[in-house]
Amino acid sequence: MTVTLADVAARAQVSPATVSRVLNGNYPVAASTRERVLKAVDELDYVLNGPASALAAATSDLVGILVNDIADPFFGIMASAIQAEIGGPGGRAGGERLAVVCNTGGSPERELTYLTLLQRQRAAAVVLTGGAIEDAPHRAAMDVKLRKLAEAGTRVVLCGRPQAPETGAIALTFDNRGGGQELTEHLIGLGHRRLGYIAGPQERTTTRHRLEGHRAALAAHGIEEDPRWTVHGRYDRRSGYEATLELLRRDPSLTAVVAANDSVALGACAALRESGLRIPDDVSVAGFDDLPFSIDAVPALTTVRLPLAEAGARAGRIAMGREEAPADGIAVVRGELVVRGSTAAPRG
Amino acid sequence: MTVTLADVAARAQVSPATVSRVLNGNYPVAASTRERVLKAVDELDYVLNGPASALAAATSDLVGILVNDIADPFFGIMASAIQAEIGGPGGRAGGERLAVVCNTGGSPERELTYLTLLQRQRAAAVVLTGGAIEDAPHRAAMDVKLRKLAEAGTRVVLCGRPQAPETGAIALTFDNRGGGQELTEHLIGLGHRRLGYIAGPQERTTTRHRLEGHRAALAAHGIEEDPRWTVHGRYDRRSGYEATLELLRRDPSLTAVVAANDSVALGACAALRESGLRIPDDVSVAGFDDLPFSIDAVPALTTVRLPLAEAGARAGRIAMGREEAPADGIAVVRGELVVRGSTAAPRG
DNA sequence: AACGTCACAGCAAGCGCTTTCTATGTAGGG
DNA sequence: CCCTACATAGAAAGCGCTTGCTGTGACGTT
Repeated sequence: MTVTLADVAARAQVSPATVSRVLNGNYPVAASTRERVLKAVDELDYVLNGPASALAAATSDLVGILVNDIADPFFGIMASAIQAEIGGPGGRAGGERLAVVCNTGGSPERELTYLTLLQRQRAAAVVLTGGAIEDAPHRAAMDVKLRKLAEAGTRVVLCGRPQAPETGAIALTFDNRGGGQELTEHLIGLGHRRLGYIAGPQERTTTRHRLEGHRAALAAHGIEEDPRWTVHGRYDRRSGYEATLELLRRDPSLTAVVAANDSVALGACAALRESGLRIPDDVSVAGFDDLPFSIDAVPALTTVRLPLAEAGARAGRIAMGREEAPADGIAVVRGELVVRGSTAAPRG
Repeated sequence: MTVTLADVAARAQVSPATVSRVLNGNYPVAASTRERVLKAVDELDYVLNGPASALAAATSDLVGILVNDIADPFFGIMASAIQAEIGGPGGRAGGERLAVVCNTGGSPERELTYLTLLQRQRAAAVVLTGGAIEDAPHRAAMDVKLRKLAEAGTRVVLCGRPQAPETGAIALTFDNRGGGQELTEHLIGLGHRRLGYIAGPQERTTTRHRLEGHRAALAAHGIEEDPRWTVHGRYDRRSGYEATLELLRRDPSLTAVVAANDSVALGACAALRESGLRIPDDVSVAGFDDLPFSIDAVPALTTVRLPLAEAGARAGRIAMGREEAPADGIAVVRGELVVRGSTAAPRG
């Protein structure tokens, strides 16, 4: 029913072995033979059976990209850059690889299961993006899994995620702490002394690092932090909206709100505006990531730009073995403070 | 080196067949035996070889989701919803399936190649999202490919894409034309008579349909359209920015700008603002899709809401065979006009 | 008491491809 | 001219799993 290698071989009057070699192009095949085979392939409309060849060759051309939330441009941008480098079709940088993105939805189980699924498929490489979950058992399980993958010959790259020592994974880590610190220092420099902070979900490394940076800045300037000034939430707009209302309730005298990321910041802006406060006149707002829409907020968002696309591209190249991994298996990617209209000095 | 089914069998003192049956759980296996096998699996840390089982069973658990631009939330939201239904891990609605999203970047070749790659993997289902490319040869090639996939037992679902007759694909089509018409009618109702239109890329069905809706509205109200009022561009912010500047250059008397989608509309807003025009006082702006950030624009964007997540979920369910396909293989999904602050009556 | 029924478990034949090893034809080299 | 070398092509042994078919006891039935 379906056309197989053997059919092509028969039609081209050669052995299956020869057809395979033509298709994989690593073994010398006479030009005339090759042509005949290609013609047969074309005529029969033959499509290689992926599983069969993966089984026989003990490798596949699948490359997995794990993201926490595919609907979030933060991940979309990275995934896009990674995929562009993997080649997928079109890249034509050697063998065609099927770059696939897997959406974990931030769930530890799904993260693990996807990894198993990829392991099952004998994926050529896996790129994990975004922050990791800090839960100890999960982390241990992940480490084991990553090590296994690496041992099985799958290249593992972390993009925007802290290093996983002893797993053989290569890490491109974002300097969330440094970025957070710089951002808050900017605010302090403007004269703010009462700053609310809307953090992401508790158990994520990204959340913790950004928050640590924020606190480091406060500490460095001798500002004592009021516990009421920090609220945790999700990395989305809604969460920013609600958290801001909560912050305002707890301490209406805040002059600045620092958000875990740009989406959260947008929600914060909405909440402030609805509360009758002006930005930045009454309250300054800052985000993180510098996603495309941040410049369109009114006023435009002060934020920390993360080179998502560049980091993704690099991760992709490393995954493909087209770029050397950084020494020690880790490279720190810095963010850059981008000051725009949403932050200003507090009113006298 | 790697653990195989046979190893597990040996350890559990059963035949490989039994292990396979325990793992696939379709054939009766005594509880005690099953337990022993599971224990062995666990102890040996066995991971099924995907390619091997796909080869033997002649099907795989891969489900492909094709998107035009993964960095665009429009696709991210749909992909997310689809994936959630596919199960991926976590869904647990039967067999675990590896839902993978493939980024075509809007390129016809990549679209086709991804389809071949998925065909090669003997994917269980494929969901194509977003508008199609109208180029006739490409379309024909796609139709052939889709038909082949369907014939090979892969379920093919189109989400937000026009029907592909005779390919066996099930379509959930967005009513872009109707939405576009309603939107422009809203503007006309407000009193606008000179409306600029920033369209998407020429060759996409989405572009054409939205534009047709727009023109239908104009025609219905006897407004003759000036060819200078339409500019084509990409579906991104940048494009909206540039196109708006161009529109303004061509006819500074426009009182409204209708954009191909929300991102474009945001760019349009930026351009207008920088040109010293106020929204909606001087110029009204409207988008399409109602992506999450649209409500945060200032003023908030009037747009047409497309139930992206719902449509995606439905497509996912159909792909999994968990929901019946619509009669005739096609269902039209309507958008809903959402009026917000960016549109108002033109100044006297 | 003999036999048909079940409920399980095992055998073995592939699934379609890759790849090692071997065979063959041709071209120089001595 | 014969022999070694090289360039190709073929034969065949798997890769690890699924599954139709074939046992084999333990029961329940006449």
